[in-house]
Amino acid sequence: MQPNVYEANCPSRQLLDRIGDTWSVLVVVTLAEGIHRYTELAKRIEGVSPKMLTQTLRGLERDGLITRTVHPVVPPRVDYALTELGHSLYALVEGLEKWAETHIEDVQAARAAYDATVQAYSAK
Amino acid sequence: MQPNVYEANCPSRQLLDRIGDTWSVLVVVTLAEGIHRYTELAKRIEGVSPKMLTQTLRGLERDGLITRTVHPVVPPRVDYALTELGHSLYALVEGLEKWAETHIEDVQAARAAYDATVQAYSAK
DNA sequence: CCGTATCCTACGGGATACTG
DNA sequence: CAGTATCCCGTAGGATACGG
Repeated sequence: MQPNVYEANCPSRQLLDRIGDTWSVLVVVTLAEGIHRYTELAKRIEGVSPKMLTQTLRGLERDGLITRTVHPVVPPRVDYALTELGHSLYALVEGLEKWAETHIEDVQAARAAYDATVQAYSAK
Repeated sequence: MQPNVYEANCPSRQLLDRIGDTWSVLVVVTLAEGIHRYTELAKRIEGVSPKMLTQTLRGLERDGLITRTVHPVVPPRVDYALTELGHSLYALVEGLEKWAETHIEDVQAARAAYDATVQAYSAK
């Protein structure tokens, strides 16, 4: 018997929520390259608002996927880094990238075929 | 160099959108068990509205992940099944489930620790 | 520099009623 | 049975201004 993915609070679903969150994934990918400061992340991840960046970072920190280190200096300096758990999650994301690269052409071909068919029907 | 996940239209991002879509994942998981009719899916996937179910099915069909077979009988009968591509995607989802099961305890422990800390601060 | 606080809008998606 | 069509609402999240 499978884990019950039909229930919203099962582990798989919680993971899916994370993976499905674009900003979370982007942060993880960026931090996989190494430690980054808040502003570096903001600059690197184009289009993210301070609100969403903070929210995302807090969520990842809460889940034990990243660490947040405050250096008590002026001006303030805050470093974010992937934990071991975070790295293992990143491995998953790499797996997704691999799949996407391998199969994206099939998907695009399918879309083209599908759209052509639909258009054929609506055109007649 | 990594694929540029920072661009919204890169393959990885398109896959992420699918994986992040709860209904799509549930449909794929359900169809992994075998062919299902529309109503069967609706019943199996609790809480899904006809609108979302149809929308999800169309999207998956367009991407070549499932097939839709209409039997010209009365009353109508429509079968949905996973394609080969769909099965390979399901393999990915199984990988996610595996990760979730393996690491969920770490995540929950991290959350508990984080919440305890936050509460300690706001309580003082 | 590293965030919070506030406002505001678009739109995802639920509920429902209806049709071929 | 297998969907469409319509209405409607909550809320995710963008923009912005400000604070420690």
